[in-house]
This record gives sequence, C-alpha cells and structure tokens, in this order.
Amino acid sequence: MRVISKAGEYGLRALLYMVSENGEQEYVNIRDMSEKLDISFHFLTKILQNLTQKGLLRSYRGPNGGVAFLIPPESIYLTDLIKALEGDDFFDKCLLGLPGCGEAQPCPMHNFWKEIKDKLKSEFAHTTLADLGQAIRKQRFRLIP
Amino acid sequence: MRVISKAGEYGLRALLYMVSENGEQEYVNIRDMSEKLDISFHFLTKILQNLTQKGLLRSYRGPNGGVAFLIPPESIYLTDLIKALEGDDFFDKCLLGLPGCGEAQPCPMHNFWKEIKDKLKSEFAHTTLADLGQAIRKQRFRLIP
DNA sequence: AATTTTTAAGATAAAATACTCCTTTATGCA
DNA sequence: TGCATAAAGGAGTATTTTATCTTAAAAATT
Repeated sequence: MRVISKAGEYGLRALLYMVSENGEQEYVNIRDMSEKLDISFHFLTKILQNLTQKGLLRSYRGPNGGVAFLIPPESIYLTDLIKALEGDDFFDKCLLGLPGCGEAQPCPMHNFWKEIKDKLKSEFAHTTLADLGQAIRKQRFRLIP
Repeated sequence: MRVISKAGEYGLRALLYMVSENGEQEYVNIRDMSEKLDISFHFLTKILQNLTQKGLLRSYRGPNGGVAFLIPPESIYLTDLIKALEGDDFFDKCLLGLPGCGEAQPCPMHNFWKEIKDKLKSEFAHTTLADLGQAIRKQRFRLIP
C-alpha cells in the first residue's frame, strides 16, 4: 500500500531536512541536499520547483542560492503539503476503487473508509512541518540514510 | 491516494460480481464478466489466473467453463484477498516512506499510522467477500457501470 | 565583462504498471 | 473424431511514473 508517491516522499523528506537539519542559513542548496539525502539531484529539483511554483518555497539562483521556505514551516500543514505534492484529490478516492462510489451512492466500504480518511485528514490538518521536524529532532530520527 | 492498484480493483470487483450478481451457476464466464464490468478481457484473465494459482478460485476450461470459488466467499477474508492481489507487504509500509522507519526506529508518524493501519487490518480481517456482497445487495450498489 | 554557481526547463531514458495478443491445453458436443 | 469454446501461459505493447541528461538563464563574485 504505497500511500505517497516517490516524488511525494522525496519532497517531504527534503522539506524535513530543511526544517530539522539545516541551520539558520536562508537558502538551502539543492545539490547539497540531494547528496545528503541520496536523491537524484535533477529529480529533486523538479519536485522542489513544483513547490516553489505552488508558493510554499522561494528560490534564489547564483552562488549561495537554493530554496527556502516562503511560508514558515510552523504554518505549513501536512494537508496542504501533501495536496501540493500529490494532487488535490488525494483524500477523495474510494478504497475499493469502485466506479460511481461517492456520497450519493456509497460502496459497502465507503463509510468505514471515510472514517479512516477523516482521521488521517484531521491529523494532517493539525500537524505542521515544524511539528514533524521537532519530533524528528526529539526522537533523533535519522533523515539521512 | 491510490490504495489499491488497478489490477487489485478489477480483481475485487470481479469477485464481488461473482458473489452478488451471479446466480447459482458454478463457473462464471470470464469474457462475460469482463464485458459486464467493462474490464479488458485479457487483463481480467491474468488477474483471475493469479487468484486461481493462489488457491482462491478454481477454473474450468471448455464450453460453460469459467472461474468459480474454491474457497466459499464466506471464508474469504479481505486481508487474504488483498494480500493475494496486492502482495504480502501491503500493510507494512511507512506512511511517509522514510528510509529506515520501523519498530526499531519509528518515524514521527509511525505510531499514528500504525494505529490507522491496525484499524484497516482488523476491519479487513473480519469482513469477508460474502459480507461485502450482502452489503452490495442490501444497498443496491451497482457494480456494473 | 568574465566566471562561477545555481535554478529553470525540456528532452530523453529506464522502470513499473497497465493492458493486449497469440498459442497451447482442456473440455463439451455433434 | 472433429470442431467449437474457454481458460492457461507466455510474450509483446502502451502508458505512467521515476529518474537522468542537456542546455539555457539568472544572479553573485571577481
């Protein structure tokens, strides 16, 4: 059960790196990050470009350039991040993939799945990137393989 | 958030069709099913072949042949079906896809996600194909597009 | 202005997933 | 026995996702 795509994972991991591992320098170098996290530089570039276009990050070229948060990580909620990375319909899929399943004609698993999705949604809706970063530091979770 | 692959969806839908739409005839014709459910015949064949090999279905060639349940749908639990369709590691993935996340070194979302997975698991572990079929009949859910 | 460092963008390649086709084998029926 | 039917099995194609390469453009340093 892959919940989040590779691209989504990499994006999330990079932002967590920016939040938790990086000091207070504004712009984080993408090449550097790609090497530390062992993610293809060009692929990561694409993913972060997307987040820049969607207004979560800002970027700066030239020496000492890179990407930085446009919105402070304290106000980046996972819901928004996941939607930016995975698409807006992330939370709207039928568990069984049954055609026509929805509120109007719920499949046998619809309500059960809705409950679970709602839980996931609300967890994502009130945890921020900063929260995750803090937890990572606290638990000493190694982001870097 | 695609939880189940296309192949998994088709397989599940076909079995639900067999449970709920089909009369009491033993073998269900795959071509017929593929047309009714609007799934590619060849693709569906592959999927059901897999279930036959895994011992959930049996098949019969020749006129009036098709596939039938080897195990009665009353004792096919979703856990087993999903594992057969999607692979045994279905319930073992990290939500954030963080490398190294596990019981030994849980990521910040690990316990939260474990809870949700456990809920899903236990729901799947005690609902059978027959249960779903019954619900479909009761709710008059249309399997056929 | 030239050089360096970095993002931006588009084209291409590899891998995974989704889907198709064709031949073989088993079965039923005339 | 011969023909039609239906699944099994193997190989092949297409599409999507993931990843890489190549070139261009922007910005800072010298």
